[in-house]
Amino acid sequence: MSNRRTLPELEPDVVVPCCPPLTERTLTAAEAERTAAMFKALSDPVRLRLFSAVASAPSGEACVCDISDVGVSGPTVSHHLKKLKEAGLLASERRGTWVYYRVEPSVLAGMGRLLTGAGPA
Amino acid sequence: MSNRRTLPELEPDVVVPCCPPLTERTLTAAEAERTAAMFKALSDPVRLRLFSAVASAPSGEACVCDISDVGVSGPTVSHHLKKLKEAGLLASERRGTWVYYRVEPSVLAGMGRLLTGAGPA
DNA sequence: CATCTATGTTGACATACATCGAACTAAATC
DNA sequence: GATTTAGTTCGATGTATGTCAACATAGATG
Repeated sequence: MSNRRTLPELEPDVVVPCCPPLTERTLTAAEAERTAAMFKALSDPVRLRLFSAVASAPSGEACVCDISDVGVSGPTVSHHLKKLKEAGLLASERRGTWVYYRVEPSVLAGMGRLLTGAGPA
Repeated sequence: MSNRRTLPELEPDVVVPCCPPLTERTLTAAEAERTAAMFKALSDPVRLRLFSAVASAPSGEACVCDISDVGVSGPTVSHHLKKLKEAGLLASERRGTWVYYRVEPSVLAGMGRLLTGAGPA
């Protein structure tokens, strides 16, 4: 559910092509703000474990019940997954009883490019 | 100031080859702790601008006086540079009046590999 | 040595954030 | 419709953190 009607085919779908590689030049304040937000989403150990659990899932997605064993309470897991979603790193979908999370495509490559200056493909 | 006596030659000196790519498997708690610390160092806008200023310096290094124009006070700049140093992302050296910062080699490639699974070289 | 400039350290303060328990919603099942 | 299971939202709380002013240190220079 989003603005998928009027716009013909201008859906970027990518969250990351926001900012130049860190090695290119000094980031502007706005660029730094956006880039820092993505790093911040991965700056918590619990969030990082949740993210890697989803990112490494063979099927490309994982339900919350499969990744909840990270040593914190249920509400805290939910809180962190929400943060990752807000940062544009994860997407979620409810199917019946369970809610499935998957990594937003191009996020990993995009952030990698931020660091290395030029990524794979 | 650390455990630098007993251990013979196990000094890694590299901060990054610590953890597997996020897509490989769910990180352990310890791996997540170390990895998150690096992302956290880049999770602040001011720190990110300082880092990119150093990382994009043509000579490979920059003195504090050249990168201090990030909208915060001197002490705050110092504070953030210290954090980046503690995280192993920057190194500093005093030469005469000025202090020069440079990016710790292999940091960018290492973090990139963390995200993309396989990096340049 | 006095002084000026370039950085760093300390202490204080306000805000952000991770965490949990309790209460809530959604779907399945009895 | 009552109950159970999966997940989220809310409110409270303790801790971490970004920020600055004041003070301290390091070199250079008069």
